[in-house]
Amino acid sequence: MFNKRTKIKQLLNEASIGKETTVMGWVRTFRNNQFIALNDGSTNNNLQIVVELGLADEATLKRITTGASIKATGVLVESLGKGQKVELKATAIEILGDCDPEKYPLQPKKHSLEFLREIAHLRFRTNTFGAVFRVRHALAFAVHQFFNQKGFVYLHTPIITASDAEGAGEMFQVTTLPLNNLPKQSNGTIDFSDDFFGKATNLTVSGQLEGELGATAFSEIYTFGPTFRAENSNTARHLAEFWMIEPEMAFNDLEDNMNLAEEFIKYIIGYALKNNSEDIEFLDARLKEEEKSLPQDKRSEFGLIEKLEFVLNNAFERITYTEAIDILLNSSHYKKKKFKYEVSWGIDMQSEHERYLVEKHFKRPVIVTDYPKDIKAFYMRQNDDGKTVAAMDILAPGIGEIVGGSQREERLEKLETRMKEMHIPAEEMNWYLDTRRFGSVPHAGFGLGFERMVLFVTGMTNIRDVIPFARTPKNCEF
RNA sequence: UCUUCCUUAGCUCAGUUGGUUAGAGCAUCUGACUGUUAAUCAGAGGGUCGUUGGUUCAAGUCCAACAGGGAGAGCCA
Repeated sequence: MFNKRTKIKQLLNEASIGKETTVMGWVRTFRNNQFIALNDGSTNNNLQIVVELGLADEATLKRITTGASIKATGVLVESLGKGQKVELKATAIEILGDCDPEKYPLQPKKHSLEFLREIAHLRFRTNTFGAVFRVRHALAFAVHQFFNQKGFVYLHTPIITASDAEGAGEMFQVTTLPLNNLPKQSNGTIDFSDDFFGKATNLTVSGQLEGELGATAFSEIYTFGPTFRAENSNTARHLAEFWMIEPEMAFNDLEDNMNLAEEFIKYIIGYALKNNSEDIEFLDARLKEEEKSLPQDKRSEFGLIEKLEFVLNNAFERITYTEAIDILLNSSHYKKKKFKYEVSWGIDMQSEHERYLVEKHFKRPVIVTDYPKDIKAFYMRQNDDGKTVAAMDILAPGIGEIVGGSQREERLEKLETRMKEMHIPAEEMNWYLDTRRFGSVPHAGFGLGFERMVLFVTGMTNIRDVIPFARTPKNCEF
């Protein structure tokens, strides 16, 4: 058996002196022809391996280079050096895979995130990305654990869909038709009858509508899967392929929805803080180091860990859209004409408005509810005032909208009227309307962009750095 | 898509009003060193200055287009 080894994380945690062990991993540095810093990805902490004089011949020593993979067997001893408690005194070293140092792009030095993005296939081997993607894993695991504990059913909604009703964004088309010779109908439009599905199809922009079908049977479901938007968005907060978490709950109203969303966010942050403390401490220190080079006014008030603990220990602010507009109108910021975009009841708030509310006024996550119906989707439940819908967005400092949700319109007549007003073809949505025809129930749900959550928890600032292989306009490497 | 900034060695950058042979730190290579911590010390190699075109006696430096990247904005999660 080849894989008889101890992971470095476990070894460092147990620190059982005198134990004979085999480890395998990648060389980070090799100092003084004697000390190997070995990393196997289980933790950012390297295991120091001591190669005593005479253990390996000259040729083998030359092959121990940054990036090479090795197998080392030895005895765990207390370290004589100062940088670590324990180290492995090697009795055998084997090179598993050589790494040409003249060609290997990762050096034992600081690299820019932009450079590492170009070599995304290797960046997992750095401390920063090691920490980021272990935290990403922890958050994903916590998502499932949270909903499982609450009895939600994990429903796999489809990736390919023929529904374009939600209008959440531009869609990627899915077809097997020959693009250089598209079949046309007599009126000139494309004839999809010969396409794979016999109709126009695309990649999903949201699993919500299918989620509602599940919720009206299992009571509570969630989806957690990839989502696709063909928007030409070139920002540090948008991806063409991203992961979204969408719970949907029958017998829940807007307040239940907000409570669940807040509890959920706190749960997964708490999980990562507890189970990935070393990684988050590393990211916290990295951020502090990064900010030293910034001018005083650009530095953030809190460190990463302080920020996460603050979110964990304080209730989110809850205000209505109407109150939010009032706050903006009464702000000195508005009176000094510092907003670029106008403020009035009915506007779709701009980034600058949301940032003001979250970062300047409340200085904490804010849940804004009851938006004007005209700027929200057709399925949101209409309030009695005739002007607003039971929607809620959660705005987070630094990243803006992290959650968008609503109580859904469960009254068939109101829903059909609204769909007609918004020119949504009801005949294609019969399967959706059936939930309102047969045992309709009050229900609610929300969507949370997973990568934005990972940004928030890791303190990274570009969304391309928190997904393994980013898909953005004009960029589909790896 | 818009605004703005950037592109010089493997990486991070300097390069003055356009003017001899384009520099530094790190990395790499060679040598030294057996308790190092992104090791240290000595020496060496490494560049079509993003691409194309233009202005000029002369362009890394000025102008234009294109490509790639960053930050902000729009769209949104």
